[in-house]
Amino acid sequence: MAQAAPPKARATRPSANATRERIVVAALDLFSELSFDGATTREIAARAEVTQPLVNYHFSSKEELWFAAVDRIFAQLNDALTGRAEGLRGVDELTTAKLLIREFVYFCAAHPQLHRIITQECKTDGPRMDWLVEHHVRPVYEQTAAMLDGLVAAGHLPRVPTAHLYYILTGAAPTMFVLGPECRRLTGLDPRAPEVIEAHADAVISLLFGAERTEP
Amino acid sequence: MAQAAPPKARATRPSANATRERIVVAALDLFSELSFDGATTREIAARAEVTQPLVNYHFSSKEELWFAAVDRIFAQLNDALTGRAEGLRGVDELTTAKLLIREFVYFCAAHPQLHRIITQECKTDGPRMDWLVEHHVRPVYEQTAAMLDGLVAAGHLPRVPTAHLYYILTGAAPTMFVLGPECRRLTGLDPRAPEVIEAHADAVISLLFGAERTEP
DNA sequence: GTCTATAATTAGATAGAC
DNA sequence: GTCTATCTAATTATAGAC
Repeated sequence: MAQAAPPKARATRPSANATRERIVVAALDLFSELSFDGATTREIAARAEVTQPLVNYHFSSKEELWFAAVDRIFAQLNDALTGRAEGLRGVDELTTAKLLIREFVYFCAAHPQLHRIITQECKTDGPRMDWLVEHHVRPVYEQTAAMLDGLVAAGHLPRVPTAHLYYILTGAAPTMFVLGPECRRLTGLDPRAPEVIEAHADAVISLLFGAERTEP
Repeated sequence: MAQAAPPKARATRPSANATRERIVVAALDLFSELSFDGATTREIAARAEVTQPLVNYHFSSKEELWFAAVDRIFAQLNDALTGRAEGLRGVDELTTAKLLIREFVYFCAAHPQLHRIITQECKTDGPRMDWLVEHHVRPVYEQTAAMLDGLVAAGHLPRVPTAHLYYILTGAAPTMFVLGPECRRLTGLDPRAPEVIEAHADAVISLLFGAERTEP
């Protein structure tokens, strides 16, 4: 294996990294809204305020750009969850779980792209799905499943198989935000409002871990 | 308003209705997999085993075909739920709710197109979204919200605002099936298998209405 | 009703100037 | 690095034969 070359002074223009970053951000929005095939590199370029061939300069193909966009959203998810978990060392299992689930609801509200892009790829179930699961979803699943198993064993959650708990949480947390336009028309609530996000986190936690119910 | 013309004997060929139906079925699958823009009339035609211009003969535009496909999936949903409800006259409120939610989980498993097509349209939030909500989603929402309100008032569900309960149910029920390809890779469970569907209905009902939890 | 042929548009990617 | 110009392929919809 050749040694890595020492970093050259000014190998790239100072604008290059910023441009690349703007393209990835635009791509994440458009891929999640329109799916891989539906998003066009022209529109991604326009949103990043560059010309379309520049996308092909920075990313060898549309697919490479998609990989970069997915890497970015999962890096953000992991930052949010591990950042929260590190602030909770020594806190008991149930409280930790509730706060992590709350953090997950906040993340789903702020970044509906995450759930959208997974849904997009599941529809067609091609080779991008293999990459997505093995590179990004499986680590999240294994950590979450371990947490859920502990909660069931401790009696904090009903005796429901882990996979079902995972998909109930994965559905219950983001759906209000993913279906935001429907929610606004149907209920009058705006799922972008902080108090609605807070109320949704409360709701998910109440249903999972139980809350007082009125007597009939 | 002119009177409707009496139905003519053999105004259309006997094959026409069957062809139209095959096109709508193919369109529903492809629109839900690929979204409105992503699905091509050529592919819809190929799946229905007709040529592409015949799609434009039966439906004046791609959008008319989309309306017909959405009408079809909501008609199936309403058939399934009202059919189940009619078999439950006189049954108590809690049992009725559990059986209707079970029926909804079965429907989500058999027809992941429903949740997919709503998700598709929410992403772009255009005029098709207006039509979808006002023609089809609102009636379902109002009936469901009334049921959920009754369950909260009777103490069968925690005191959580209706809109949040609706989106928790709307997320928890179909997500395992909508993310089927991910679920198979991640958990080894096939969400098309009847016993997995049954277990998911059990899981959703346990979490909503409570079930025994082990003591720590 | 259903077909073949085609018009008009738009996509991703490449060539080459600066 | 970033641009303009362009190639090839694929899209919806229409024209017109049968």
